Amino acid sequence: MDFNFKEIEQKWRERWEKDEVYKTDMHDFSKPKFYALDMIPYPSGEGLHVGHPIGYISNDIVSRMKRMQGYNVLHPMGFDSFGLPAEQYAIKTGNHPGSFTDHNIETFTRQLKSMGFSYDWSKEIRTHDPRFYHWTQWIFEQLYKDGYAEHKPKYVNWCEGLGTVLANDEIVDGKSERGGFPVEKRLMKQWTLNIPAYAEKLLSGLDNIPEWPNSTKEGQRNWIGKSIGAEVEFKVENSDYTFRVFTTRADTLFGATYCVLCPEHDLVKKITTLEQKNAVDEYVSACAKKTDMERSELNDNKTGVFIGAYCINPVNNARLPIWIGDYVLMYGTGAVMAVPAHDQRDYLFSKAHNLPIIRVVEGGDLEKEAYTGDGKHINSGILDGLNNDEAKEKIIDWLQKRGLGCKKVNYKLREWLFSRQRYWGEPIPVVFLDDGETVLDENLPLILPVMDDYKAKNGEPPLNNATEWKNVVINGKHGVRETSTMPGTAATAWYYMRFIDPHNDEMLADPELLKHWMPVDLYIGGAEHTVGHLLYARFWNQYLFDKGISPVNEPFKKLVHPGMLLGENGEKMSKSKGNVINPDDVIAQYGADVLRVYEMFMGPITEAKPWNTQNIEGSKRFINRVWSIYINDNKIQDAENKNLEKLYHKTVAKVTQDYENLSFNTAISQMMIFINAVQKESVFPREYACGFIKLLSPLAPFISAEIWQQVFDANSLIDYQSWPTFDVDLAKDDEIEIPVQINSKIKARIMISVGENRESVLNKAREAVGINEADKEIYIENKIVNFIKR
RNA sequence: GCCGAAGUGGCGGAAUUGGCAGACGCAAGGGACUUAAAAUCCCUCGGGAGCAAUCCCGUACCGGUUCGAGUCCGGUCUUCGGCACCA
Repeated sequence: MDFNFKEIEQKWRERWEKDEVYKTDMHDFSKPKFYALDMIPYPSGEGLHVGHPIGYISNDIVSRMKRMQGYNVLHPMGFDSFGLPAEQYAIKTGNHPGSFTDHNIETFTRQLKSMGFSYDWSKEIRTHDPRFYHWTQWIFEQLYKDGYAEHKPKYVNWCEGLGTVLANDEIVDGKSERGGFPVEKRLMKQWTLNIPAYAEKLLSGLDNIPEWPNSTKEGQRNWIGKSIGAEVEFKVENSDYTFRVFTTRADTLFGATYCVLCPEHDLVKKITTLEQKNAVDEYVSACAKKTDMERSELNDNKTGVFIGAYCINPVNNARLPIWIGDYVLMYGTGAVMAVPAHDQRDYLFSKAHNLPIIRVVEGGDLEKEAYTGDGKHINSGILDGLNNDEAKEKIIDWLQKRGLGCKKVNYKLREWLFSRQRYWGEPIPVVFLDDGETVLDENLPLILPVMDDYKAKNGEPPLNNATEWKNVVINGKHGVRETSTMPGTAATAWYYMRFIDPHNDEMLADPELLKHWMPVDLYIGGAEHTVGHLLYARFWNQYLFDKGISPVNEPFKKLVHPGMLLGENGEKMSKSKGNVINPDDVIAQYGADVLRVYEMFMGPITEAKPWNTQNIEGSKRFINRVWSIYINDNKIQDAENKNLEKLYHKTVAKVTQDYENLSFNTAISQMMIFINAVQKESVFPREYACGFIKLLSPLAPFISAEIWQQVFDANSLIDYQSWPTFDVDLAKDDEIEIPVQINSKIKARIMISVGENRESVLNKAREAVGINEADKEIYIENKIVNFIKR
């Protein structure tokens, strides 16, 4: 007989909410703490899809187990509720984006509750709530006061389609991540945060978080992009101008045949000769119009223009022509020395523009390509005969002694572009006074004004139209507010601290509580945040740690990325492909417990895997089987059953360990094995029945709560029971069957027991395979040795 | 191109430190119950040979180490994810 899961689920949802079962007492320090955090979702209009819950279910299982193991667990949820779709909706409908957002949050909340997550909803965060963004603004002000926030002209990624600037991590293949609009370089005055000042700390900090995926740490290392090399100064011929180049191959200085500046380099205007001026101007303006997409498409076709001027190679006084080319980026010094013999880009450029190639390292075939490997140096004066590393050291030393260059470390990590020309974000609490002074508005929170029209006009941010809000008198002086807002990644760079003390209006969070609850013990969310959110969060935490506000230098102890859930056809789920599964439909048909079991049983959570509606049947059968064993069959008795003893202890051991390791598919497999075995028995000892339902409860909380009440104790909740224990010895076998192999072929099988001596095992083996084989050497694997010794 | 992860039946996937490959589940086939169906229960289920006990092959491909390799080493191919002119 099936059971009415709808009734049961509703009953327990109401009970959990009414009794505040999952509310965390933050001041209870008597128990060890466990902070389990999900990356909070953006409340989109579409609602949750079945991919979201994979991470949420995993974290919920761990949270529920930890509670039963005696931890004080913080398991909160919130919404990253500022963002573009709400703003676009507002423009279209004229409604306030807040109402759209609130409506979506309601849908998300209903969906999350329907899945039985044990969140402490009293600590919910909405990043668009002024009581929250008060402190986002406050952190910005601290950064400003400490000199980490600057307002200055910068070449930025301007997206005409969205009417705003974008950060590097918001651009995919030269187009905006949202909307797919083209992006171009523009010089604009923008707010930036000096994250490069933290490059070294963010890099070395990665060594202190062993429980992060390797791929994520590597991704951040590459994004930070540390390279060690040298800066070398070149004089411009017949002038007082000099420029510096950054190189990781100072050993090839004697092979430099020209230099290239990036088109935006300051010196270009100053040293271009009259004859070349037209060609240079044309090239520079053509580059400015190119989108990132167009620039990267050019890959092998290296364009450039000679600017007419020459510079002097400091090591041999060679006269080198100066070119500009857009393959040189505004990275490092924005200028490179070109060594076509030993750098492939320079090689291609020199071929395209007929520039000379001078070999200074032996090896490779310069007819085909540049040689970048190690080798003996030639044509290099004092470096002749040395290999790459020796030559680098010697030449840098030589340059340093003459003041012509020095050792230098460079990072690819750029400043964090912190302003967006959007309405639906945190206002930046800065006022530009009429007298030219820039001051902070310390009267926080600075509330985002309600407007009649959210459309941007004349390329200015929408807030520019909020005349009343914009014009202020501060310290008796008139000024105008900053009308850009903060990027979406601002709130999520620190929200994990706010969950610890979400209603505090005096400060970001109580230091005593932060000290007890930080860091996050288990953080689950998508791998797409590797170089965006996760790096910004580490940056703000590190900054706040240095200020004594955050008690830890790394905010997330263990990090797990759920794999992508693909559609039934193996493709990415998307509306346009029509393969999206709505969790509401699955819950209506099968119930939340079955959805949870199925999503966890599909495979390892970190792997991408396709949805398969047919496979849900297996999870449904398992849940039904559990129900009928506990409720319909009459086999739970205060009695013993030796047949189940070992399996029970094994199951407790394996499930506990697997939950801890987030290996839910194998935990479920073990529980299925146990339930299948129970089904074959006529007596299900009460002790085992009680223990098993506790194991099941983090995974399938509704049915477990109901069974607990009906079968074990109507007056208590399963959530308050302690986690089952197991007997280590009983969880192990006393007797196992092992194969006897000769030349790696299995010849016989024998049974061996714990405590059996080595000679007896050998005799059995000899006997089993026959006397002729007996004098051959017999290996006993360690596993067996350990087994009989036990 | 660089970095990272992975490749096991018809399918999703198991397999502590190298030690019985394919746990568990889905699908499929057969059977029981039923007037019938659903549900449930039982059996079979990597490929090949054989009446059979049994034997041979098999974890992307090629080679190596080892008594023994899905697992370790070297090379190749493929897929996915990230970065991409970073000097």
